Amino acid sequence: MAGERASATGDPGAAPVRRMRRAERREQILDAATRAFARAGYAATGLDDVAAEAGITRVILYRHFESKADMYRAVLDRACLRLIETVGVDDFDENAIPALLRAAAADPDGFRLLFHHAAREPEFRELTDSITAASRDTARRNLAKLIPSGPWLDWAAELIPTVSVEAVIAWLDAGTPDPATAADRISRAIDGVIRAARS
Amino acid sequence: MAGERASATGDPGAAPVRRMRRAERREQILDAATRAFARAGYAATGLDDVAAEAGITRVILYRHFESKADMYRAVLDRACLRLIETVGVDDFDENAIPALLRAAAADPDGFRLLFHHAAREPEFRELTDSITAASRDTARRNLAKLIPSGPWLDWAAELIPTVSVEAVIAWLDAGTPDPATAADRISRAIDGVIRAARS
DNA sequence: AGCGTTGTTTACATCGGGATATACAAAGCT
DNA sequence: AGCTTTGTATATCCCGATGTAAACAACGCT
Repeated sequence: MAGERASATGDPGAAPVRRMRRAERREQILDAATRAFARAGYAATGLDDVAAEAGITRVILYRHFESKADMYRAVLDRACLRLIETVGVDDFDENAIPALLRAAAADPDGFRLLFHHAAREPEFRELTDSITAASRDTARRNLAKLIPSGPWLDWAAELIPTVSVEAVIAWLDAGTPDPATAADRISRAIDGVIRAARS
Repeated sequence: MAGERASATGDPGAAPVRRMRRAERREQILDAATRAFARAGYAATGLDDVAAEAGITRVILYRHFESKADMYRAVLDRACLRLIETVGVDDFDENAIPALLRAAAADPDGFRLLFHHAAREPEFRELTDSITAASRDTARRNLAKLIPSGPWLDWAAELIPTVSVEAVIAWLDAGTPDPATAADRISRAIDGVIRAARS
């Protein structure tokens, strides 16, 4: 199946077979791996799945990555990097949500992978912890003006980043309709949660 | 570690070692398995983890369950059952949230397992699909009066059950403070999301 | 007291997937 | 043309986890 693209049979009249340079192939593998891992997470995804998704053999993967874990880290690192360079770490202002939407639209599989899988994989949580901890702390800092410290502040500080992310994912699931409208609605939804959080 | 409770050495002065009857042990295994699986999901949790959590040997597990998958299904089935018999399937009224809180407090690990792991495991999604689909449809039915059908209705119908669940889990994380207050806040948070969903 | 149940320990069979090595074929630059 | 790069195919090692088997020990009901 993977072999029929660049077959070793040398059948004439085949497609040009444009091969990739190393860096290019690496990126393509990372794309494919992101898609593959986004379906079922690290443990439940085999290297064969990744190879098939990339349209190459499993052996090639090892010419670019030391191991499965190494590859997964590379996938996660790239997804984190992309996210952070689109959305600042400490943003809680009015353009945070539009930025989040842009990031999710630019790399939907990476977005889902980070928040729906990596965040629940103890072995790799360190990679997403920086993001989640930062957003939780930012939320807490802003909420501290409105809510007395205690369990309900904890609750709100934990819930609001989660709701933001889930709202964005629901937006992806709904087919990414008009981003401006989405940003408006999500912002107001979060306002609603904040208002509810003040007793 | 497991052996020192009911040691085969027969050392005198040991604890009474109260053995369990079959059904009782099965429930205890299910409890332990729920805790173990709730940490990292199906694939990343070994039978040794489950056995250690239950304080028994791995061999005993096979006297109660055919296989790992069989055991996991039993765990998920029980968690689903408990959830459904505490929270009706089609509830969207004012006592739905209190019921959800009661269910989560009664079986926090099962609750987390269902919504944070099982829901993302393709092989077992069928078991949670009935719940998620039902709650999404219920939400959609109620929202249809307020929102014209289209992507934004889809968005809201998907988001609201998610927010409800995540709000409950955040409440668990915050140490389950006053359930009545929690119910009130969560209800108002959801109202906020609904209000935001009507353009 | 005796027998079935519950449990332990040890050893082993099995299997899938990760990881490695080698040989070979075609692409494509120089 | 020739060498390097990129890719395929195949074979194999290795390890951890699932799953099985057998012998033995103690609880607890009758």
